[in-house]
Amino acid sequence: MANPFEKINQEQTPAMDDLSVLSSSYVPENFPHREQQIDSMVKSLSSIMRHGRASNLLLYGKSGTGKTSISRYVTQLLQEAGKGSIKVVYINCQITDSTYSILVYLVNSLSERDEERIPPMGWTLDRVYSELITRIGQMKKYIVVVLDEIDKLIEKNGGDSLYVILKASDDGKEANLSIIGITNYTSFADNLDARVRSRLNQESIIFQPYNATQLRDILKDRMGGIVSHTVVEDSALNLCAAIGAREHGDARKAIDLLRISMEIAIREGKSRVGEAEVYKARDKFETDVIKESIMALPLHSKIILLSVVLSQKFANRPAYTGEVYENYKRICEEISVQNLGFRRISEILSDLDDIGLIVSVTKSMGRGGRTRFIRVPDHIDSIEQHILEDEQLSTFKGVKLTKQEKLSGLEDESHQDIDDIFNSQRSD
DNA sequence: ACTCCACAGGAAAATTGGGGTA
DNA sequence: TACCCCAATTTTCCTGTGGAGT
Repeated sequence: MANPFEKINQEQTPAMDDLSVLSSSYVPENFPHREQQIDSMVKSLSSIMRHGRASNLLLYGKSGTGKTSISRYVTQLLQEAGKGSIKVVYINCQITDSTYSILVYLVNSLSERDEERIPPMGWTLDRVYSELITRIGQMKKYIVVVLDEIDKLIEKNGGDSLYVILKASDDGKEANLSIIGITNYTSFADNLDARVRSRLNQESIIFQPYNATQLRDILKDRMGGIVSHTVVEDSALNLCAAIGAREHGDARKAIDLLRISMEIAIREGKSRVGEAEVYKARDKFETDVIKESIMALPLHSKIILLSVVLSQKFANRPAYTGEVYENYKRICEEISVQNLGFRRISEILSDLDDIGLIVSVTKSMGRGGRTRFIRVPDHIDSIEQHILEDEQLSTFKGVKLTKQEKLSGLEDESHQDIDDIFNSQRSD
């Protein structure tokens, strides 16, 4: 029996396409329209090579403006030039987002051997901290810590983490550590504690959004590295650039679109990528983003989202918190899961709103009370599908739903004005 | 002006669970 | 094994609030 994977492999071989240059993890060699930023970074970091201490750097710019790629690129060059005397530690603060986890991560990055690694939990913060100081002292290298999405740290615990890390850079015996912070928000430094700000914000570099022309240059540059039999029409390339430019000058989006368009063309056996493929790619992109964010959700968030979907469908209007909670409890009962309290549900609904999976508006109906009206903006059915793909929800067959028939002050038919509120919200 | 609904959201207590230590 | 420490997650308790009804 032929291996079905082999078959797929053979089917694709004639194309001989290698699109890895367009993948999100690829760090290119050329950064069109970013010469100035690279130059500033190199200048700032070059004092390390003269055995001095580099100033801490802050990189500002919207997503997809090259901050992460360029800092990876520059620090890699630095590491090579340092010939083993420089250690670069890259931390994504969205994932590693507490003082504790960052310190543990740092300590483990400075471990040469596995047995030196410390457990991700259990130690006291003090113990991890002094361990870090010891390691910094022992390490005869200059350490550069890149904190990507550094704003997430402030969001969570108001800058304490940053203070601790900065303190570690001073407490380390030779103080041979500097920090590169990366953030999406220009106002990031304003919210900082003064003692943290002065030390962190020693030098800042701004990454302006790319415009459509610049994005086109970037795409062309990347295309140069592609071995492909697929021809990308200029109009398609321009469209990718234009969509990226509309999204606050997002190069990542433009590149992703180009890659997906090419993948679509290849799969459909076409030799040219035109505007139609780009539009298809944009749709796929959107649904993929939704799917991924749903799959990453914890169980109870999924159940709540399911409850929102079902409540909304059942009542044929946006659902409100009380209803969602009632139906959520029923779903939990159905699948034999202990339900969470009301307060927590309220919080999870806010989270879902932040992610963008639901849209909610708080509205007061006078005596009818004040509540959030919640709606799943798009693709309701596919969202429901994705939720039900969860293993723990596989036993879910459906439940008897409830809806509040008459919310005092709100007739069932008068949800028209609520729709209006949603519509005006979305145009913000 | 005052009431009162049905929540929102802050603060603090309680629970959970990994990991260390005696 | 029993027990302590700690961080993270949830619950409990609470005060606050927009605006229709009175």
